[in-house]
Amino acid sequence: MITLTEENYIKAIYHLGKQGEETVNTNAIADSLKTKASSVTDMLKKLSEKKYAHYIKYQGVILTENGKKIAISIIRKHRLWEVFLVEKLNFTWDEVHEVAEDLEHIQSEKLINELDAFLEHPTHDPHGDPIPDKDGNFKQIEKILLSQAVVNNKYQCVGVKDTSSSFLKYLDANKIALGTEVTILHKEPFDQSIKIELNNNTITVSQNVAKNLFLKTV
Amino acid sequence: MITLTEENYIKAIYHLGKQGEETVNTNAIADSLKTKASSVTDMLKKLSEKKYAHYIKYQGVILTENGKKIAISIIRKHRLWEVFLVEKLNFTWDEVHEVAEDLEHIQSEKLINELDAFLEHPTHDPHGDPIPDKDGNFKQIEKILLSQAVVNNKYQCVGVKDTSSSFLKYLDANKIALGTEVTILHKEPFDQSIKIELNNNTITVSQNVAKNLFLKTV
DNA sequence: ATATAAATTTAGATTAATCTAAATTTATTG
DNA sequence: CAATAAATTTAGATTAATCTAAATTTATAT
Ligand SMILES: [Mn+2]
Ligand SMILES: [Mn+2]
Ligand SMILES: [Mn+2]
Ligand SMILES: [Mn+2]
Repeated sequence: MITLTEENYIKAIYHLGKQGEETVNTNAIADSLKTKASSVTDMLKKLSEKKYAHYIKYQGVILTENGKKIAISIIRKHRLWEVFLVEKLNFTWDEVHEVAEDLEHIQSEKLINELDAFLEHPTHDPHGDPIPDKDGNFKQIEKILLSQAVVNNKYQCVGVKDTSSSFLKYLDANKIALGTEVTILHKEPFDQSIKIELNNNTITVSQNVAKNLFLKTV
Repeated sequence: MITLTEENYIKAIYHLGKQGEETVNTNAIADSLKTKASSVTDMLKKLSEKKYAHYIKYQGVILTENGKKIAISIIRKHRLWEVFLVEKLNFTWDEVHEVAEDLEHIQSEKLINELDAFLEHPTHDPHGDPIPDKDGNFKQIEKILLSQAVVNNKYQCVGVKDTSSSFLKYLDANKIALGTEVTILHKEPFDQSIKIELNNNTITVSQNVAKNLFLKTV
């Protein structure tokens, strides 16, 4: 039996280690889960014991194949619930995260597969992140950060890196949504701010914004 | 902060004590939650401490007004999720209970009220039990057990007392669903079995069945 | 290469929930 | 109404998850 806490650690290790590819440090996990390094050490021993991860003292941790599968299944649930909340229950994209954080731990194969069908097998969640299918398969669409975009080129918004409520509300206020098309007008060398055109309007966004908005070429 | 375990105890006390009206014994709770009496005693002290219940050593426990409110809110969530699973996700009425047992603990006012609206404010769950509204109000429809029905009278099935999978599957197999009309043909004094007519068919059901099927006069 | 800093682990407690076995209280019954 | 039975509580452990403070290991920087 896997506990809710173990699931949260596994998911954190997966995300911090670039989809489970890289080794992750104790402190990184502690920061991410808002817990203490000593608590993390205890849990890493347990995850290792249970064969969810390979852990070497002082060297870091990486998920096993099984651990990766579990992580992907939790992420699938998290993102499907987010779609449900936005599409069916009138949640905004900045409201879904906390609730999905709990819903992702509900254990029922049938529940999640029926939810997937009910939502008509969505491929991306409200933040543009891909949703793994029943077998754990998914592909990242190729995307770049606005900060890496080229002047005069045209792009489409396809995702956010920061999913904090404040950033998402900023985007809402500036009418930047997934699917919105943007043209790069000017990149200011002084402060890395970027002038863009969208919805027949011209706005300037800070470097901070530019580093958290994903685009694809169109 | 209320824990999942506290919520399960509060719900059990509510149900065992006729909607929180009567005092409940330690052993009854232990049986209902499949735990030991000594564990129950510990939790009753805690619930009392937290003002969710009045507990007197050796005398039993009863919910406070606040405890009752919490119980009703959990039951509301449980039943709304059951409706969702059956109406939207193709669950059968014998499959919903365990999942709802977990979903009922998800904490989000918005989630449950939007779910309620999405389901168009259902008044009863798949087993015929009433769903409390946002303010905790609900009314039991007047219903009797099939075992108390009168020969020659006509009734409509409106609920089940036993919600076990085996009983619900028995009802399915015999085409007895909520809404089905039944006429009482004969009550056998020897074994309390009852001959009934439904769907233009005549069947005989055992006392055990008769004591777990709710009817209303039509 | 040695000292200092940073990261990590260990030691020892704490809290929630559970259990078994023993002690106590309440109920039943001859 | 005593004595036996049943119900309940207490005592003492255990497991999961967490914490603080101390010890240890690894990294960095003269
Ligand atoms: Mn979570
Ligand atoms: Mn998301
Ligand atoms: Mn429950
Ligand atoms: Mn029900």
